[in-house]
Amino acid sequence: MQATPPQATPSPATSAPRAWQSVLTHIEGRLLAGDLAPGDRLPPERLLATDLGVGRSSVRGALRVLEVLGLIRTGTGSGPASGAIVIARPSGGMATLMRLQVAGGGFAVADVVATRLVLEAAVVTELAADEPDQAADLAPAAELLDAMDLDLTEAEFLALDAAFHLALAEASGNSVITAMMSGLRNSVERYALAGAAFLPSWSETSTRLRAEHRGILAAVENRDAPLARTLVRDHISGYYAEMTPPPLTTAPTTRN
Amino acid sequence: MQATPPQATPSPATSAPRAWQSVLTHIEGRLLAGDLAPGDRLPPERLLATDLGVGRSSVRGALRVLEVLGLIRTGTGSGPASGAIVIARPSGGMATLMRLQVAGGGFAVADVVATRLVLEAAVVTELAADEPDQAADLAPAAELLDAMDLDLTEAEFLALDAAFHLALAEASGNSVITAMMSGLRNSVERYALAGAAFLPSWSETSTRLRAEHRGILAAVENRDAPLARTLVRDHISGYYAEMTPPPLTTAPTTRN
DNA sequence: GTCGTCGATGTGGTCAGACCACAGAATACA
DNA sequence: TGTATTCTGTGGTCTGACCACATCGACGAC
Repeated sequence: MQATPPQATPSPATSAPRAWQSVLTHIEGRLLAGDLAPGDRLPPERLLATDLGVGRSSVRGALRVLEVLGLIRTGTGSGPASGAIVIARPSGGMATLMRLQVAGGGFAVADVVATRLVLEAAVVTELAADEPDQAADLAPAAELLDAMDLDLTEAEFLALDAAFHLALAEASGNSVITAMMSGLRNSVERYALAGAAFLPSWSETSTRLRAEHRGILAAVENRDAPLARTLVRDHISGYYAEMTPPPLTTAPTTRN
Repeated sequence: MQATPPQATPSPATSAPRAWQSVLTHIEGRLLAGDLAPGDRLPPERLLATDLGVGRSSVRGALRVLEVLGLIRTGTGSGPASGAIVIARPSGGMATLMRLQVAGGGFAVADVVATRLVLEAAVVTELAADEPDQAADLAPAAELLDAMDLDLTEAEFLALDAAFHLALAEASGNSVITAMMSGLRNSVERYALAGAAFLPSWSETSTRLRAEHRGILAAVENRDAPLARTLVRDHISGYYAEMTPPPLTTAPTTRN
């Protein structure tokens, strides 16, 4: 039915006129044009395939990419939850990207930690700089701190720890930084967890972390940006410095 | 051959035991174990499919994801450049993710610019803090500035502009920040280009930008971190402020 | 009339097989 | 010896067929 030799894809711009990329371009164009927005449903795969003149497998390839990148969510069956639905949730995609890049050596763990430091400092600076009358909502973060006071396993504690930092990022209102923080934290989660086993005393460390969290939140609430920055830096770099000995095997070989 | 009813995938950990995800997990495991490193070639798709007990289409799905995320590069034909080769280049994946998230409304353009500001400031701070005797290599960035002195179209100028900022990030040595900067810049490139057409005077603006670049580089070379930070902030926010009127239609609807 | 059951329908998920294009290697031939 | 041809192995794509699943609607029991 469709182009066997001529390959009618109208976008051989760069170098690889692959079928699934043309589907991706098409959907991106519809997003850009506002024709597709979060909450909308994409056409069924089979319809999209015939409409665009490609095979269903190519459409599926594009949808899979969109799914991994957090752009859509797919569901089987029928009804409102079925089909491919635009969601535009970057966190998952960012986490996958970073996790795999760390696994593949594209990102050194030390760089991930350093970047987290930069972003985290920016977040608390931003939060502390807010006008008090229109302050960001720090309640979710505070609630997480309360939850961390309970008796928890290391994994549970670290999960809440991550959620706390993420809550701060969310409160700052920058979706890009929030997604990045989520991905960064996620990508080194296994290292944080593996390193926890090598700490001299988990109870001491967790007590210290709890206090540091309280301190950071208090500094933000008191609009003391420099203090908040300092505390955040010490908090993060301190934890990773304490547990670095065992893992952290970086492999910055960037051959082709 | 493989499991029709029992679905022998050994990793139904979370919620979605999809075939291509199991392939992805398998490859991620091999990366983590050091069994696969940049430069290595993955097994052929057909072999991988039979080995893992899934269809070739599922293998292809995983490989496509890895390709989009910048983990592998695929090539047809035979010879050393064929097959799927691990490369671990995060820039492309980051750019795709951010571009699509901006298109889908997951990222507001303003947040992208704000994040770029944060990272760019961190980069120059880091560069300025280096010990003079082991200073980062700023030569590539300087060369780009020389190239920008020529008579260029707006698109050419902006491309070199992006390359200059990227060169700074690379000089800082943080691969994560470099990839993020690349992606951020890339995702708003169309806005930067579209906005350039609305500037009162391109020649004036480009002259100013050139001077600002020189200033930033000089501040870094003089180890004046505060100055470099200030200049970078003014440089970026100034440009976007000057051209914001027309585009920048954010759509922060985060339903579903 | 109401409610439960059970098929019809439409969706994504997967598999299998068949081609094609491509690039290098092996072979045949001049 | 050198060139042309064929072979082989790779990813890229299409097609068709299933399956699992979730909803909807018709039908019959009560």
